[in-house]
Amino acid sequence: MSDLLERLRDRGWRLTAQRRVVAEVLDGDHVHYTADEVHARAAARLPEIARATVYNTLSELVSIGEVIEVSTDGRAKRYDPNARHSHQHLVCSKCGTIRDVHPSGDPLAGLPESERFGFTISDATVTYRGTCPQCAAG
Amino acid sequence: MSDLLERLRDRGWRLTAQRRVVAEVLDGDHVHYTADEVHARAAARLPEIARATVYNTLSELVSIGEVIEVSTDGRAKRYDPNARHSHQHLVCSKCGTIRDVHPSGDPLAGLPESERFGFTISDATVTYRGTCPQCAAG
DNA sequence: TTCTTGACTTAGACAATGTCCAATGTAGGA
DNA sequence: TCCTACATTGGACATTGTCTAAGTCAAGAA
Ligand SMILES: [Mn+2]
Ligand SMILES: [Mn+2]
Ligand SMILES: [Zn+2]
Ligand SMILES: [Zn+2]
Repeated sequence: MSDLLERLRDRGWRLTAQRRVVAEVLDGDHVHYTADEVHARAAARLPEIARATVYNTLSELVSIGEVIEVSTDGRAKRYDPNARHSHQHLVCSKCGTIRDVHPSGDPLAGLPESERFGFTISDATVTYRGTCPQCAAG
Repeated sequence: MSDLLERLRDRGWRLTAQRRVVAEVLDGDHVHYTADEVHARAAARLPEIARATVYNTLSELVSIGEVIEVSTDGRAKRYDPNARHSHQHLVCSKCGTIRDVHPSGDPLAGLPESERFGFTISDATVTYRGTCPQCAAG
């Protein structure tokens, strides 16, 4: 993710060791870690990193649009580095696995004007729930 | 909500004063209170009701399908007595107001087989976000 | 009506997640 | 190399939710 580090430098961010390891943890497809999971993985590389620093960095990444927050249940928020391509989520009800999915069509299209209550709607998030192949097999 | 109390009695529930006031609080349209909001409103009628009792009663109502849990943000879960008619939610990004909405079409239809990763999908929840008329005017 | 009993409620400790702050450290420019 | 504004740290605190031991009571039995 030197791409990400490059963009952060362009924004005037100081490139500290802590921000580097958080950026490294948030790399890959279908990555949706909780803040504590990010902290644990970051601490494996930089043991003294503080929880508050991870929370700070994640909030900053979210506020500049490099990472999105995902709330699939009522538990901890998850942090998703796949912010460039709009997508939705498919969640296994049993094991909690989360996959990125790309539905066809405009999700706002299904909501008739009579059901908008005068709101100006900006977006729709869809969460699909089901059972993953592993859980179905077990 | 004597309908609800009747159904609870049929299930063998003991009809305590605490369960009655929780059922009374959970009455109406577009009702989506947090557990603490339910507790505050219940305590206005029955001051000694405990937080744990409200949590217990809400969990039981959810488990028997009389109430739905709604997580629109990463904060507290909300409890929705409109469990008989399937619906989705429209949330104001500024003030948090939540309205029930009824989109047309099957929300699962938009997800192609190639995007299902072998999951057996059981349902989809959609959260529309925007600005409500009051917040737009203010 | 009164009694009995197992289900229900209570208060508070504890857990999980997240926010905030004062003290300390340091990245990057001068 | 030195400065200093920005970043990090550790821990206190807040919010939301869970759990348990002890006390209470709804509803059927007698
Ligand atoms: Mn994702
Ligand atoms: Mn609703
Ligand atoms: Zn699974
Ligand atoms: Zn509003």
